[in-house]
Amino acid sequence: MPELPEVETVRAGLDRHVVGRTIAGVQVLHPRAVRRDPAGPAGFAAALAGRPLKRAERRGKYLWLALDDDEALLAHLGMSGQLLVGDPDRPLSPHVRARFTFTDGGADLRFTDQRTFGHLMMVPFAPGEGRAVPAPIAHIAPDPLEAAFDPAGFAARLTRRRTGVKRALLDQSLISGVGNIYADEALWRARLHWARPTEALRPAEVSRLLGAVLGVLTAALRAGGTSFDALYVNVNGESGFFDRSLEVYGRAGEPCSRCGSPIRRDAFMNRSSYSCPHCQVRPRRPRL
DNA sequence: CCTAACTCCTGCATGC
DNA sequence: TGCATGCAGGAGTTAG
Repeated sequence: MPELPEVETVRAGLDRHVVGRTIAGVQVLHPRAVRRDPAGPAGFAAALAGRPLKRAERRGKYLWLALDDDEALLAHLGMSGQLLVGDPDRPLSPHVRARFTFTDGGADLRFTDQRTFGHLMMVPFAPGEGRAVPAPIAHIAPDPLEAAFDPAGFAARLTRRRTGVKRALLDQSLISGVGNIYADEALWRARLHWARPTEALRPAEVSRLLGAVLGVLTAALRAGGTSFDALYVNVNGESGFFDRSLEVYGRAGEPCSRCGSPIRRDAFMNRSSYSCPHCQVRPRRPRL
Protein backbone atom coordinates (compact mmCIF):
# COMPACT_ATOMS: atom_id res chain seq x y z
CA MET A 1 0.00 0.00 0.00
CA PRO A 2 1.78 3.14 -1.12
CA GLU A 3 2.06 5.71 1.66
CA LEU A 4 4.59 8.54 1.90
CA PRO A 5 7.81 6.46 1.85
CA GLU A 6 6.64 4.39 -1.12
CA VAL A 7 5.40 7.42 -3.06
CA GLU A 8 8.64 9.28 -2.36
CA THR A 9 10.63 6.30 -3.62
CA VAL A 10 8.59 6.35 -6.83
CA ARG A 11 8.99 10.14 -7.15
CA ALA A 12 12.77 9.82 -6.85
CA GLY A 13 12.71 7.17 -9.57
CA LEU A 14 10.72 9.43 -11.88
CA ASP A 15 13.10 12.29 -11.15
CA ARG A 16 15.96 10.09 -12.23
CA HIS A 17 14.39 8.33 -15.21
CA VAL A 18 11.83 10.60 -16.87
CA VAL A 19 12.42 14.23 -15.79
CA GLY A 20 14.14 16.10 -18.61
CA ARG A 21 12.56 13.91 -21.28
CA THR A 22 9.68 14.81 -23.62
CA ILE A 23 6.50 12.78 -23.97
CA ALA A 24 5.90 11.55 -27.49
CA GLY A 25 2.54 9.86 -27.04
CA VAL A 26 0.07 8.54 -24.47
CA GLN A 27 -2.13 5.47 -24.64
CA VAL A 28 -4.96 5.21 -22.11
CA LEU A 29 -5.73 1.50 -21.88
CA HIS A 30 -8.44 1.79 -19.19
CA PRO A 31 -10.63 4.92 -18.97
CA ARG A 32 -11.04 4.54 -15.20
CA ALA A 33 -7.38 5.53 -14.76
CA VAL A 34 -8.22 9.10 -15.86
CA ARG A 35 -11.77 9.23 -14.46
CA ARG A 36 -11.07 12.44 -12.56
CA ASP A 37 -9.79 14.27 -15.62
CA PRO A 38 -12.65 16.28 -17.15
CA ALA A 39 -11.01 16.07 -20.58
CA GLY A 40 -11.44 12.28 -20.67
CA PRO A 41 -8.95 9.77 -22.08
CA ALA A 42 -8.54 11.45 -25.47
CA GLY A 43 -8.18 14.92 -23.99
CA PHE A 44 -5.75 13.68 -21.37
CA ALA A 45 -3.55 12.07 -24.02
CA ALA A 46 -3.71 15.09 -26.31
CA ALA A 47 -2.75 17.48 -23.51
CA LEU A 48 0.45 15.54 -22.81
CA ALA A 49 1.77 14.74 -26.29
CA GLY A 50 4.92 16.73 -27.04
CA ARG A 51 5.27 18.07 -23.50
CA PRO A 52 8.60 18.04 -21.65
CA LEU A 53 8.67 16.85 -18.02
CA LYS A 54 10.37 19.49 -15.87
CA ARG A 55 10.17 18.32 -12.26
CA ALA A 56 8.93 15.40 -10.13
CA GLU A 57 7.30 16.61 -6.92
CA ARG A 58 5.24 15.18 -4.08
CA ARG A 59 3.02 16.10 -1.16
CA GLY A 60 1.83 13.28 1.10
CA LYS A 61 0.70 10.39 -1.10
CA TYR A 62 0.24 12.50 -4.23
CA LEU A 63 3.00 13.00 -6.77
CA TRP A 64 3.11 15.09 -9.90
CA LEU A 65 5.27 15.76 -12.93
CA ALA A 66 5.39 19.48 -13.66
CA LEU A 67 5.16 20.32 -17.36
CA ASP A 68 5.82 24.01 -16.78
CA ASP A 69 4.86 26.55 -14.11
CA ASP A 70 1.16 26.24 -14.93
CA GLU A 71 0.38 22.59 -15.51
CA ALA A 72 1.21 19.16 -14.12
CA LEU A 73 0.45 15.48 -14.56
CA LEU A 74 -0.93 14.51 -11.13
CA ALA A 75 -0.86 10.91 -9.92
CA HIS A 76 -2.24 9.01 -6.95
CA LEU A 77 -1.29 5.34 -6.68
CA GLY A 78 -4.31 4.31 -4.60
CA MET A 79 -3.77 0.83 -3.20
CA SER A 80 -2.00 -0.92 -6.00
CA GLY A 81 -0.81 1.70 -8.48
CA GLN A 82 2.69 1.47 -9.90
CA LEU A 83 4.69 3.72 -12.22
CA LEU A 84 7.17 1.52 -14.04
CA VAL A 85 10.02 2.58 -16.31
CA GLY A 86 11.43 0.01 -18.71
CA ASP A 87 12.16 -1.34 -22.18
CA PRO A 88 9.43 0.03 -24.47
CA ASP A 89 9.29 -3.28 -26.32
CA ARG A 90 8.49 -5.45 -23.29
CA PRO A 91 5.01 -7.01 -23.39
CA LEU A 92 2.08 -5.13 -21.87
CA SER A 93 1.07 -6.71 -18.57
CA PRO A 94 -2.71 -7.09 -18.02
CA HIS A 95 -3.02 -4.27 -15.47
CA VAL A 96 -1.32 -1.51 -17.46
CA ARG A 97 -3.82 1.38 -17.49
CA ALA A 98 -1.78 4.03 -19.32
CA ARG A 99 1.48 4.08 -21.25
CA PHE A 100 3.73 7.06 -22.01
CA THR A 101 6.37 6.96 -24.73
CA PHE A 102 9.16 9.49 -25.16
CA THR A 103 10.63 11.37 -28.09
CA ASP A 104 14.09 9.91 -27.42
CA GLY A 105 12.74 6.41 -28.13
CA GLY A 106 14.10 5.18 -24.76
CA ALA A 107 12.44 3.55 -21.78
CA ASP A 108 8.68 4.06 -21.54
CA LEU A 109 6.56 4.83 -18.45
CA ARG A 110 3.62 2.58 -17.54
CA PHE A 111 0.89 3.22 -14.98
CA THR A 112 -0.15 -0.21 -13.74
CA ASP A 113 -2.96 -0.63 -11.22
CA GLN A 114 -4.62 -3.93 -10.32
CA ARG A 115 -7.30 -2.57 -7.97
CA THR A 116 -7.91 0.64 -9.94
CA PHE A 117 -8.10 2.98 -6.95
CA GLY A 118 -5.27 5.06 -8.39
CA HIS A 119 -5.70 7.77 -10.99
CA LEU A 120 -3.92 10.24 -13.25
CA MET A 121 -5.05 13.70 -14.33
CA MET A 122 -3.88 16.89 -15.99
CA VAL A 123 -4.13 19.77 -13.53
CA PRO A 124 -3.35 23.47 -13.18
CA PHE A 125 -1.23 24.67 -10.29
CA ALA A 126 -3.12 26.52 -7.56
CA PRO A 127 -2.08 30.17 -7.57
CA GLY A 128 -0.49 31.97 -4.63
CA GLU A 129 0.64 31.20 -1.07
CA GLY A 130 4.06 29.62 -0.69
CA ARG A 131 4.78 26.47 -2.64
CA ALA A 132 2.66 25.92 -5.75
CA VAL A 133 0.73 22.64 -5.62
CA PRO A 134 -1.83 21.17 -8.03
CA ALA A 135 -5.24 22.77 -7.55
CA PRO A 136 -7.14 19.53 -6.76
CA ILE A 137 -4.88 18.87 -3.75
CA ALA A 138 -4.76 22.41 -2.35
CA HIS A 139 -6.85 21.17 0.62
CA ILE A 140 -4.22 18.55 1.60
CA ALA A 141 -1.99 19.48 4.54
CA PRO A 142 1.80 19.51 4.14
CA ASP A 143 3.42 16.19 5.01
CA PRO A 144 5.84 15.92 7.96
CA LEU A 145 8.91 15.75 5.70
CA GLU A 146 8.14 19.11 4.07
CA ALA A 147 9.69 22.40 5.19
CA ALA A 148 6.15 23.82 5.18
CA PHE A 149 5.04 21.39 7.88
CA ASP A 150 4.23 23.27 11.09
CA PRO A 151 4.48 21.04 14.21
CA ALA A 152 2.88 23.57 16.57
CA GLY A 153 0.02 24.18 14.14
CA PHE A 154 -0.46 20.43 13.76
CA ALA A 155 -0.61 19.98 17.55
CA ALA A 156 -3.16 22.76 17.90
CA ARG A 157 -5.41 21.45 15.12
CA LEU A 158 -5.09 17.85 16.35
CA THR A 159 -6.24 18.58 19.87
CA ARG A 160 -9.09 20.74 18.59
CA ARG A 161 -10.55 17.68 16.85
CA ARG A 162 -13.24 15.54 18.46
CA THR A 163 -12.20 12.17 17.15
CA GLY A 164 -9.82 9.26 17.71
CA VAL A 165 -6.10 9.81 17.23
CA LYS A 166 -5.74 7.24 14.44
CA ARG A 167 -8.63 8.68 12.47
CA ALA A 168 -6.91 12.06 12.79
CA LEU A 169 -3.58 10.66 11.52
CA LEU A 170 -5.35 9.28 8.47
CA ASP A 171 -7.01 12.62 7.70
CA GLN A 172 -4.92 14.09 4.89
CA SER A 173 -6.23 17.59 5.53
CA LEU A 174 -4.59 17.52 8.98
CA ILE A 175 -1.31 15.75 8.15
CA SER A 176 -0.62 14.08 4.82
CA GLY A 177 1.28 10.98 3.81
CA VAL A 178 0.26 8.64 6.65
CA GLY A 179 -1.87 5.59 5.83
CA ASN A 180 -3.04 2.54 7.78
CA ILE A 181 0.37 0.88 8.03
CA TYR A 182 2.44 3.81 9.26
CA ALA A 183 -0.37 5.08 11.50
CA ASP A 184 -0.30 1.76 13.40
CA GLU A 185 3.50 1.74 13.51
CA ALA A 186 3.72 5.34 14.75
CA LEU A 187 1.08 4.76 17.45
CA TRP A 188 2.99 1.70 18.67
CA ARG A 189 6.23 3.69 18.81
CA ALA A 190 4.46 6.48 20.71
CA ARG A 191 2.70 3.97 23.03
CA LEU A 192 -0.71 5.41 22.20
CA HIS A 193 -3.91 3.45 21.63
CA TRP A 194 -5.60 4.24 18.30
CA ALA A 195 -8.90 5.19 19.99
CA ARG A 196 -7.41 7.83 22.29
CA PRO A 197 -9.58 10.98 22.04
CA THR A 198 -7.58 13.72 20.35
CA GLU A 199 -8.80 16.45 22.69
CA ALA A 200 -7.42 14.54 25.70
CA LEU A 201 -3.89 14.11 24.34
CA ARG A 202 -1.31 15.83 26.51
CA PRO A 203 1.39 18.00 24.90
CA ALA A 204 4.07 15.40 25.67
CA GLU A 205 1.98 12.71 23.98
CA VAL A 206 1.43 14.82 20.88
CA SER A 207 5.14 15.53 20.54
CA ARG A 208 5.93 11.82 21.11
CA LEU A 209 3.43 10.97 18.37
CA LEU A 210 4.90 13.44 15.91
CA GLY A 211 8.39 12.16 16.65
CA ALA A 212 7.16 8.61 16.06
CA VAL A 213 5.54 9.54 12.75
CA LEU A 214 8.75 11.19 11.56
CA GLY A 215 10.85 8.29 12.80
CA VAL A 216 8.86 5.56 11.11
CA LEU A 217 8.48 7.47 7.82
CA THR A 218 12.18 8.21 7.53
CA ALA A 219 13.16 4.65 8.50
CA ALA A 220 10.77 3.25 5.89
CA LEU A 221 12.08 5.66 3.28
CA ARG A 222 15.63 4.46 3.91
CA ALA A 223 14.41 0.90 3.30
CA GLY A 224 12.77 1.83 0.01
CA GLY A 225 9.27 1.42 1.49
CA THR A 226 7.13 -1.53 2.53
CA SER A 227 6.24 -4.36 0.12
CA PHE A 228 4.05 -7.23 1.34
CA ASP A 229 3.48 -8.61 -2.10
CA ALA A 230 4.04 -7.48 -5.68
CA LEU A 231 1.61 -4.58 -5.30
CA TYR A 232 4.19 -1.98 -4.31
CA VAL A 233 7.46 -1.65 -6.21
CA ASN A 234 9.68 1.23 -7.30
CA VAL A 235 9.90 2.44 -10.92
CA ASN A 236 12.30 -0.41 -11.69
CA GLY A 237 9.95 -3.05 -10.30
CA GLU A 238 11.98 -3.63 -7.13
CA SER A 239 10.41 -4.20 -3.70
CA GLY A 240 11.19 -2.22 -0.56
CA PHE A 241 12.15 -4.16 2.55
CA PHE A 242 10.58 -2.21 5.43
CA ASP A 243 8.00 -5.00 5.88
CA ARG A 244 10.76 -6.77 7.85
CA SER A 245 10.83 -3.87 10.30
CA LEU A 246 7.08 -3.63 10.98
CA GLU A 247 6.38 -3.99 14.69
CA VAL A 248 2.58 -4.40 14.73
CA TYR A 249 0.99 -4.07 11.28
CA GLY A 250 -0.14 -7.49 10.03
CA ARG A 251 1.39 -9.24 13.06
CA ALA A 252 -1.69 -10.27 15.05
CA GLY A 253 -0.80 -12.90 17.66
CA GLU A 254 2.96 -12.38 17.38
CA PRO A 255 4.84 -11.10 20.44
CA CYS A 256 5.43 -7.38 20.90
CA SER A 257 9.17 -6.72 20.60
CA ARG A 258 9.04 -4.50 23.72
CA CYS A 259 6.99 -6.56 26.15
CA GLY A 260 6.19 -9.93 24.56
CA SER A 261 2.41 -9.53 24.69
CA PRO A 262 0.64 -10.94 21.62
CA ILE A 263 -0.25 -8.17 19.15
CA ARG A 264 -4.00 -7.61 18.89
CA ARG A 265 -6.06 -6.83 15.82
CA ASP A 266 -9.20 -4.65 16.12
CA ALA A 267 -11.80 -3.84 13.50
CA PHE A 268 -11.63 -0.13 12.70
CA MET A 269 -13.27 1.85 9.90
CA ASN A 270 -14.06 -1.37 8.01
CA ARG A 271 -10.41 -2.35 8.14
CA SER A 272 -7.87 -3.31 10.81
CA SER A 273 -5.83 -1.72 13.54
CA TYR A 274 -2.89 -3.55 15.07
CA SER A 275 -1.55 -2.65 18.50
CA CYS A 276 0.09 -4.02 21.62
CA PRO A 277 -2.48 -4.61 24.40
CA HIS A 278 0.13 -3.90 27.07
CA CYS A 279 2.07 -0.95 25.59
CA GLN A 280 -1.00 0.74 24.12
CA VAL A 281 -3.69 0.82 26.78
CA ARG A 282 -7.25 1.18 25.58
CA PRO A 283 -8.76 4.44 26.86
CA ARG A 284 -11.73 4.35 29.22
CA ARG A 285 -13.77 6.37 26.76
CA PRO A 286 -12.56 5.33 23.30
CA ARG A 287 -13.23 7.53 20.27
CA LEU A 288 -13.52 5.54 17.10
C1' DC B 1 -18.62 23.72 9.97
C1' DC B 2 -17.54 19.16 11.77
C1' DT B 3 -17.64 14.18 11.84
C1' DA B 4 -18.38 9.68 9.98
C1' DA B 5 -20.41 6.29 6.83
C1' DC B 6 -20.46 4.96 2.19
C1' DT B 7 -18.42 3.92 -2.22
C1' DC B 8 -15.34 2.67 -5.90
C1' DC B 9 -12.38 -2.07 -7.53
C1' DT B 10 -9.82 -6.81 -8.18
C1' DG B 11 -7.53 -10.90 -6.56
C1' DC B 12 -6.40 -13.89 -3.07
C1' DA B 13 -7.61 -16.66 1.18
C1' DT B 14 -10.98 -19.11 3.52
C1' DG B 15 -15.04 -22.07 4.45
C1' DC B 16 -18.85 -25.03 3.37
C1' DT C 1 -14.49 -28.82 -7.11
C1' DG C 2 -17.05 -24.71 -7.10
C1' DC C 3 -19.28 -21.05 -5.25
C1' DA C 4 -19.95 -17.48 -1.68
C1' DT C 5 -17.92 -14.60 1.53
C1' DG C 6 -14.34 -11.75 3.67
C1' DC C 7 -10.47 -8.89 3.35
C1' DA C 8 -6.97 -5.56 1.64
C1' DG C 9 -8.09 0.25 1.80
C1' DG C 10 -7.33 6.01 0.01
C1' DA C 11 -10.07 9.65 -0.41
C1' DG C 12 -13.99 11.97 -2.70
C1' DT C 13 -18.81 12.20 -1.87
C1' DT C 14 -22.80 12.22 0.78
C1' DA C 15 -25.45 12.31 4.96
C1' DG C 16 -26.39 13.70 9.51
